[in-house]
Amino acid sequence: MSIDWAKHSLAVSQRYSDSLSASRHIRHVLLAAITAGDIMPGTRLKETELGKQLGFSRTPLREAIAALKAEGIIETGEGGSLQVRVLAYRDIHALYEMRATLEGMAARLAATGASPAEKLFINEIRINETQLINSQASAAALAQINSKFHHGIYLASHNGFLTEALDRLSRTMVLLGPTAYSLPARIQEIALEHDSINEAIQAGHGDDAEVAAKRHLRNAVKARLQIIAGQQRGSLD
Amino acid sequence: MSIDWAKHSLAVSQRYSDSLSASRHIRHVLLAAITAGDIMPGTRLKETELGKQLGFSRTPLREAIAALKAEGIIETGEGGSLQVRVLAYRDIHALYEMRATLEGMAARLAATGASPAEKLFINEIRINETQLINSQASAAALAQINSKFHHGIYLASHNGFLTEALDRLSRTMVLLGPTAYSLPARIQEIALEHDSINEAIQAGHGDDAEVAAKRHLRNAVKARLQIIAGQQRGSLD
DNA sequence: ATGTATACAATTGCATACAACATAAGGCTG
DNA sequence: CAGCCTTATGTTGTATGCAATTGTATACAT
Repeated sequence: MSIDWAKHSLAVSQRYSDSLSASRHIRHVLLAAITAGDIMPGTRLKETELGKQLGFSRTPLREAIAALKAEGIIETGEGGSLQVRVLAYRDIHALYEMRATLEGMAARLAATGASPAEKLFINEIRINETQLINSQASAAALAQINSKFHHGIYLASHNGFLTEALDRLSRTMVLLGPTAYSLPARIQEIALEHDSINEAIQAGHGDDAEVAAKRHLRNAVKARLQIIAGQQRGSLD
Repeated sequence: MSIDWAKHSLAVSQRYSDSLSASRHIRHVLLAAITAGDIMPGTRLKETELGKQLGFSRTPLREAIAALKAEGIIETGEGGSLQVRVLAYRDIHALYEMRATLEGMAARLAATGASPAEKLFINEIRINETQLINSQASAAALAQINSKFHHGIYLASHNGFLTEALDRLSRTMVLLGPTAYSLPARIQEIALEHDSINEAIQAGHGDDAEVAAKRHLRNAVKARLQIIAGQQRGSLD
């Protein structure tokens, strides 16, 4: 059975007003498909087949894949075959450990160096998130506003390399599957933790912001382990 | 006038025993040329010309460039033209700020989690460095052993994402030009700072290792600013 | 029946050819 | 003479075709 590429392709076209080159377009489509869970880690990707399905030749497709390989989203398996990267169990810890440090750094920098406008922007996203939670929004909608909240902090850090590194980690995280918003109990906790971070940033307390962000990520990895435990099935299927 | 590609190409071939695909080979050659200063930031790269000089067709060349673009080493300028990335002044601060955090994290993790063999390995590199300094080795040789010392710590952190992020930052740093080893006065300081880091790691003191690593990078950015100030010429040439 | 060798199919890697676009120069017109 | 339009040239983007390597299946020998 095949994947609905048209859906992702259309979304990307609209998002960027058709202004992307084929290779960049394909890169976003592949990322969207992986994020949506249409392509699971470990899936083998065949260039000829993918090119035919996406409606492009192999050349731009291979360039998109080269970029995704450089990012660690796609890897070359046995005999040079292509597959979506499979994260090992210890990779999960390493990933969250890394994010905890970087999110802590971003929160600290945002608290100490964000402009008034940036602080207002972050606070507004936070208010928006509360409204969405209270209105029982979907997990996808909550994940999106969550992403906005964090990204707002990245930008307020005024460090382009930090922002890029965190964005890259976020893209790698989609390899882990469903977000923590599939756990109802976790949603309220997230709201409280975001509040702590936001308040420290608004108050300009760098230390507090860093600590709050690190605590947020410690709890996040705990939730992630819970999700993984829930997904555990026998090793035979 | 043209660049001596053969030198870099040969070095890469020997380093990897000719076992790389053309695109990976080209990627390493380009990085080597940038590191050596043969290609300066802002230089425009023309695919046809480069391909002819390197002896490969444009297809693998473009794949290598796609990977380097994803890493932020090459950027697309006006009208889709390619050029080596030019770092702005504030990028330098952001880069070192980022490295300070990550090196601190790596040193802490190495201190608390490195295996006995890894600690011995790091210590051995440190001894080697001292010998090189005492024998008045070249700046290139010192830069190389310095790179080994830091990389050894990255590996001892047992966090693949951290290692990769730091390697990536190191590759970006080559865009800044000559290393701090061109400053004779800095060499002794570096040795002392490395000693502090190494001792904290050997003793298993995570806090001390992190502090020492961060201090090392604060001093490194200071030295870097000194180099930049030395390179300052009138804006007219 | 199992292990191995060989042949075939499939897939990736590379090169060449073509199309679209941007740039710059030269001529034409006001 | 100046400004704009046209055209020519060069560069990037995409498609197709070929070569080489790898995986697999089948047949044969032990």
